[in-house]
Amino acid sequence: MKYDFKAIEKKWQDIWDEKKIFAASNDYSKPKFYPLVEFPYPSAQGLHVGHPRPYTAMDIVARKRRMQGYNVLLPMGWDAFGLPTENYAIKMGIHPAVVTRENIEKFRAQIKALGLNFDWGREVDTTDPAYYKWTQWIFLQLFKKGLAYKKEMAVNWCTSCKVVLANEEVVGGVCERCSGEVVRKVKSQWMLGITQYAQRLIDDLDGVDYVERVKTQQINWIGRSEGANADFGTTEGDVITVFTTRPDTLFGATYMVLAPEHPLLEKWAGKLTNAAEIKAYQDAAARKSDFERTEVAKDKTGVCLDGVTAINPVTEKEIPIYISDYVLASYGTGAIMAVPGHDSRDWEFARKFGLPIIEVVSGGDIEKEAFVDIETGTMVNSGFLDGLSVAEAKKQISAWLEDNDKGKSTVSYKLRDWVFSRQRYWGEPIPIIHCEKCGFVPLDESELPLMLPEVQSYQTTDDGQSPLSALTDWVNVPCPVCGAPAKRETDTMPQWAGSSWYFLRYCDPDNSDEIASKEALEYWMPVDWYNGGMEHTTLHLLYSRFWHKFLFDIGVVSTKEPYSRRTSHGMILGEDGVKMSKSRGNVVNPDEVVRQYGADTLRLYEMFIGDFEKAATWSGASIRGCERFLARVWGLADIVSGAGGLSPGLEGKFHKTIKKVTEDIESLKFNTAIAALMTLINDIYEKKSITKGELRIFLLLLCPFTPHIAEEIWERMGPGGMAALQSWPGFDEEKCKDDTVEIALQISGKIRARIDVPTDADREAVIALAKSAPEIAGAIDGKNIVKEIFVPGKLVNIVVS
RNA sequence: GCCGCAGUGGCGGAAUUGGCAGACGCCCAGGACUUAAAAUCCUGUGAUGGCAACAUCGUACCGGUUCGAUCCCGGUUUGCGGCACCA
Repeated sequence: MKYDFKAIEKKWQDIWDEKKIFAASNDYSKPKFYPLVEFPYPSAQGLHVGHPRPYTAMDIVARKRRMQGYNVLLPMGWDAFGLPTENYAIKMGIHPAVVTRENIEKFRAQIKALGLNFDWGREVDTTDPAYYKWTQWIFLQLFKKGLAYKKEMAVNWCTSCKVVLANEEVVGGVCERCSGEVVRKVKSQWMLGITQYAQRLIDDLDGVDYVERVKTQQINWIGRSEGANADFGTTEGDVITVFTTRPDTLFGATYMVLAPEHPLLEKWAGKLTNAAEIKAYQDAAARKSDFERTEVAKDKTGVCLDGVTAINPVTEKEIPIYISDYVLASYGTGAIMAVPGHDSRDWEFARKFGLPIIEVVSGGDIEKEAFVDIETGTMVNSGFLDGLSVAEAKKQISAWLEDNDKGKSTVSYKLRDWVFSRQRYWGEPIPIIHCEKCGFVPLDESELPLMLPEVQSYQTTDDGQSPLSALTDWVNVPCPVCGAPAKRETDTMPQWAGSSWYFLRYCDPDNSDEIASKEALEYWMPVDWYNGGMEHTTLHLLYSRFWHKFLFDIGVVSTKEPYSRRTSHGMILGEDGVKMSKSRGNVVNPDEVVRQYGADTLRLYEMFIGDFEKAATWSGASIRGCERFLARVWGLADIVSGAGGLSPGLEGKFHKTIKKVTEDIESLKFNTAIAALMTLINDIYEKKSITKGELRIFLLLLCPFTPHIAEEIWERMGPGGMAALQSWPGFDEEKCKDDTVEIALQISGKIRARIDVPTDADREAVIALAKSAPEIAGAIDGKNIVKEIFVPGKLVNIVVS
């Protein structure tokens, strides 16, 4: 009988669909398991082979857990607002909603063709008004709690297209589309106060099971640092507050540096005799991104303020003030005290501008480089701090600053508030009305969803406003409070909005009265296992944790954290070893692989390709190994003999394989689980027969990985029911052990021989056996034995001198 | 530049609380089957030397700790992800 994967896969996909085999049950008495994959952005290109990797992985986990008796919710949806669809719409003149609908259809069909067991009854779409009603609702709650506010922020502005650009659309400082000049334009933007949750976002990582690199990256991104604010006087009487992590070096502060955007510069405009030079520098800085500005490799630049100087609060000496683009307005207070002796950026800057470098911590050579060690140095040239350690000096100077009312200890975070406005069409409208008299007025909740209106053009207006601002009928409304003429907010939300809470909606996707019912949230949340790409660690993952914490605070959800466990998959690279992209022409389309080899082979290959957590290179040739394996699986039906259970020759191997597959699935080691199944099938073929009982177990182990072929053979061999709904096979720990084990015999760390010893033999017995082995006996004869090392089941090492 | 991760045969990868490096698969070579080819099956396959048993070397590079290092420490280097309006 030929293995006709096309017919088999179609047959089972139809059965799963029609019978809704994988729909989560609303029986809240059963133990639940809620695994989650990141819902895709439905792009026009369709799926590429990178998508199925995490999907198949969680599908395998879900199928296995279902067989272990859990009520499983494995949902899928669409993160469908966003820039590429909007740009496509502008180019083709098609409504983004139409494009989105088509793309979703395509994605859904492709995903179904892979035999993934998503619960299609719970699909969500962030662009559906029934969904974004609740995205808007959450925004209103944030606004009411003061966590959404407006602030002047810079946006990228293409001077030629006259359009606001995303950072991604700015390539090398020019517009990606027209190569026109890009400048930073200041605009009033909605912001979300994620920084107020900074400490909790760090602290609560202790209570969740995230892979270490994700935790570390989030902690570093939030970037907590302890230090002090210090107030420097100026000859103008104004105070410049700086944040420093090294208040101990205050005596060594020989100049100050302000960010080019610092507000005091405008105030002092009249006093500065080199105003033109300053203006030119500010303009140049405005064209650079923060990323370009902080690159240390480049030469330090800056301008000294002529006409205003600062006063070091502890030495009371006058020191010059510079502006330089290596100081960012967005971090700390936008101003620093420069201590060139003990900060390498300040050191470079001081060298270039011929500024004095004073040593205040001894231990290095400040003629050669800044001395930044905080463990070993001793304070010098620092008045009352002299002779102290850095740590002690920090304490004393902080106390001095507070006592003299010149600053205080403080904590600063690198995390910045979230810029939440987009001057774009294809996003959720922000449900706020601006009234001259009443300020920003939230739309009444009864008016949600605030529908995204139809427009003529999806392009940003000539003055950088959202396309919605052209709709005067829509924009001009009476103020809900005082009735005076007022205007709607015309910016839309970023794509991150809809994806910050979608996992809640899956719990109860059709609810029109709430985000989801209390009972559904109580039962399903938190997500038990969320797998996604490392590239989402610092934005989506952090944003959604922030929203969830906010929803916890206002009593909508009852868990502090949305996800119990977070794992991360590696990317699938093209055959040339680099990221797949249309421009490189190395994209592999899963449809073609499915057509040629079948979904089961694709699934198996994607899981076998390598370490799930690392990037892997696609290989058209290697798929053949998985194809051969499935052909051998299909062939098992031909060598069935005997109905019974495990045969003597294979019993131990079956127990070991069950154990290996059971454990490896939970620890994301799909590749070695498959290798174990391959080893087992090799053993079966060597024996040339398999009992019905053995085949049954083999199929159950295989079922999560390659469900179609497993179901088909299961059905043909006739035990009845579906493989996917059987119980997961168990194993006996005792039967996983062999009677004897091969150990290595070493002399002073060099392997000299290998022998078999009883698995349960003790140290003395094994060492005696080792010494009697001819290679060892000869080597230790007449030598002085210094040490005997025994590692059970591994080796004996006899150290001689 | 900053933060995070990684570097193992011709290739994808396995093995780490420090204990036999290279499981499993691909490619390749030889053999079986076939008129022949494909498919399939069997055998071999890190490098060097040797008829062989075997020996020596070998986990990016340099150094350290240890009876023993792919694993721990210090340094270097290369590649990948992120850097806040791509998703």
